[in-house]
Amino acid sequence: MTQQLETSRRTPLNRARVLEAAVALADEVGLEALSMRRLAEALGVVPMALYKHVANKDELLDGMVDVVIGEIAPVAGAGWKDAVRLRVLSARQALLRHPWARQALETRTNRTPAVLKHTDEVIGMFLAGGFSVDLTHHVMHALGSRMWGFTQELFDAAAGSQEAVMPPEAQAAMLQEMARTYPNILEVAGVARHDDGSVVSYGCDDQFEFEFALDLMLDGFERLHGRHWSSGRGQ
Amino acid sequence: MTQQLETSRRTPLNRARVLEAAVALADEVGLEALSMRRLAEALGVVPMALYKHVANKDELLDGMVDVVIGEIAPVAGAGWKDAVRLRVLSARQALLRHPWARQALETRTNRTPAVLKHTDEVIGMFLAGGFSVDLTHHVMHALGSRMWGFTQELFDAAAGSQEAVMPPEAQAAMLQEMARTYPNILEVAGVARHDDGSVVSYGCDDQFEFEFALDLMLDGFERLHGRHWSSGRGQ
DNA sequence: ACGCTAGGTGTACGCCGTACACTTGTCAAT
DNA sequence: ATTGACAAGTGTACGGCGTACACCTAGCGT
Repeated sequence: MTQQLETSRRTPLNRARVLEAAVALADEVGLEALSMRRLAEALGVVPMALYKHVANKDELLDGMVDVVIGEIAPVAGAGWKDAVRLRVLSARQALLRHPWARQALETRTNRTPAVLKHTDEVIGMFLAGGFSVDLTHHVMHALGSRMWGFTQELFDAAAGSQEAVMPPEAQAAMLQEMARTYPNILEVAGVARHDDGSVVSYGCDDQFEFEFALDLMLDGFERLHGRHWSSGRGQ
Repeated sequence: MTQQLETSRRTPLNRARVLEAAVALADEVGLEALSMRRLAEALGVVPMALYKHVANKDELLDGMVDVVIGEIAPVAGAGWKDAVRLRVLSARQALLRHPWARQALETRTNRTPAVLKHTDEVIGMFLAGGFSVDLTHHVMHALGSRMWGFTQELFDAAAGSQEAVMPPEAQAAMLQEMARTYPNILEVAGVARHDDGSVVSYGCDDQFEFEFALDLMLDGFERLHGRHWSSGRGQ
């Protein structure tokens, strides 16, 4: 009976369960708030117990990234363009489910099997489409992080995010100030000002923007491929 | 005399000096190794003294990013394409001088005046070139982090980095293993295998790759602009 | 019956950011 | 010349972090 309790209380914990719990915790509290101690607590275990299953925190993060990458759907039977497009958009879906994964991928320099596999498959799509090795090389560089379904949105620019922390009249004043200092940003950000000075909108469809950029690149690739572009640097 | 010593020993330290020292220290030891304590030590001061000049570490990082952005050269008088190109490549030079800045920029979500100014100027170049507000909006999204002169190189893929840690025969064996598992990566990465199995090359000109991608996008933008592309979503 | 081993524990160390209360050096107003 | 406000720098302390290291213990193959 005591035995029973103990066995039930401690389904012995393995690497997969640790990673799964880590992913869930990061989904919940974000990446900065994810600590070995907190993860251990969530698993009902003492911090050092985790180290029997992952070498250290870095390796934990690698494992978590691998879990997310594992969620990317495979793509079968399509021209290179559709294949890449679908694969990348699927990667995007996976990363959107785990907002912390983007940052983890950015920071991480380790090439885990899952990372290599995805890369290899995307490369394979271009090669199968008849791209030269040379062009494929540059194309992959150009894709960069977009291969993972994200681009950093450093251009989140507009007023849209420090909303609600200040009274509306202060907001309006700040907007006027910004309009004077950074006129172009405000114009392009899609901020609409009503006659009364209030701010509306700032509508920005991230998915649209992502596909816009992705298709721009794919079209560019297609054009270069069609004209048998070469970097003229051997290979 | 004592006074003299003291005044000379403590040129009183101000925000600019703190940021400057922080940038220098990060250049030297990297971003993860940059701590308030270590920075204070480098300045010959007790850690808490820094807090009279920066609010906290986050604000310090923002300030450091601003210093780097301040190094981006202004661009005057050129068509939009050349102007953007020059500005972005100048940003790239600034970021290359401070390798930590890329990560700092990626992580940071705060929009400091320097960040906004750069963004505003790049936008201004497109608008001055006759781009519609609509197209400019999407174009900026597409540029993304490339506006800052970098793209993450998640595709550093090949064997080229864990060199030298293992004996050459182990290296060759690993390469063979990789060639079997990830054939496409190896082919495209520019790894050349000699008959004796030794690995050479892996030549990759980052600057070339960056300009390849940048020009691909600029050409794409130009084409869309030329045909009066519109997203068909108002604005 | 016994010892090996994998999994979990407990303690401890050195680092981190920073809150808070303090001294001290400078200078303007009295 | 005295004072007192203020900015700059100090010292101590707290809670959190990753993780090294020694230890325990349950279950298993022999």
